[in-house]
Amino acid sequence: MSTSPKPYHHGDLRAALLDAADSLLDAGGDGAVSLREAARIAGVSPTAAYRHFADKEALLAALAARHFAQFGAALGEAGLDAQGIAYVRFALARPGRFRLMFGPLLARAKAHPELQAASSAAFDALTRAAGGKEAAIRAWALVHGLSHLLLDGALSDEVSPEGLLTVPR
Amino acid sequence: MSTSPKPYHHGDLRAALLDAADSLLDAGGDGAVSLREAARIAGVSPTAAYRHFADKEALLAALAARHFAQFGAALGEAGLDAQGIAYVRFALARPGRFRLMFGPLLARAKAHPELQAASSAAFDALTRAAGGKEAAIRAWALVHGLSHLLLDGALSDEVSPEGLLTVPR
DNA sequence: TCGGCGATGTTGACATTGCTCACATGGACC
DNA sequence: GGTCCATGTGAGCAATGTCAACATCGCCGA
Repeated sequence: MSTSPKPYHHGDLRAALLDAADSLLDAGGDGAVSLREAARIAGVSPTAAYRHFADKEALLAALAARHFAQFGAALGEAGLDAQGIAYVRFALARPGRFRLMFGPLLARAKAHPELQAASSAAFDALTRAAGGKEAAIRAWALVHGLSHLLLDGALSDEVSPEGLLTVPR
Repeated sequence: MSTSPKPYHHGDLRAALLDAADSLLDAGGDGAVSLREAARIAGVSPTAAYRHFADKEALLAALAARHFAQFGAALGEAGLDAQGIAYVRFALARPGRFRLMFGPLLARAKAHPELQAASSAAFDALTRAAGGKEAAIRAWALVHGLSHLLLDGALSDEVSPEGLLTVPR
């Protein structure tokens, strides 16, 4: 009742757009995110988004950054094995987010400082958990590859992430 | 001179479209492939493509299948270490193809028998080269993850694939 | 040999998307 | 209380995927 019917100014459109994009991402994957649809969900005109993001890529970058922050925090304090399992779990539970975060966009991170910072922070957590640098990379690559292969259904279904990951002595 | 100026029927449009899509893929990556542009390159009207592919996804699937065949053949006879290095090299040399082949499309392979067959064939080659099944998966995941991380620029530039891959005793 | 039919291409159209430009609105600050 | 600037609106453009109706050709049987 009391909620004003349509305030011209939205309050926090930026966050609203990110939330909308997020739901699209989780629902339909990477390609299902559309600026216009996000605006629609946020109840705002298509062009309003451009007051907050330079273009679609910027929106996606901000979204990815947001998720990297969460991701890094979640991994943060766990041991190496636990991190690995959490990593794969995350990928399988949220394929859209995973692919956005580790997709082609990441290669263009230097154009998006937010993303750059958030992702390196997460990576540092990983590197710290593994001992040396080489070992870290190897462990990370293993887990990352496993995530991708599982996600893409390249592995027969009989494979369990835990099995593969807890053995690797 | 002698080439008829514009035969109504193209000859082998299907292959021509695949070639066109391929060049777009190599040039601009996954997202740069457009049905219309491919048709343009093939010198044909936009809708002609639909005589040969149900939709854009089908085109992409056929393309991926084609590359899987090549890929599998290339890996085919090499030893495990050599395979690993070739794998990573391929990813770095042809990011577009790699991402197409191992991207979200692969997860939808059951909708595209061609792709299904070609990819499993390639995977079998991998599995055969590594000894046991678990070892194969682990090796594959390592190499696959490394490819992705390098591609996405997630690894500091100082890392050399060969270094990571030839040591892992 | 020729006539028709199915495979292949073409035209035209529609909805959707990313993005730009010119304009409207209204809250924060003097 | 008045003004400025961040925020939002609307119309519009080019491009894309896709559909439906129509055109053209070449191969196959009468």
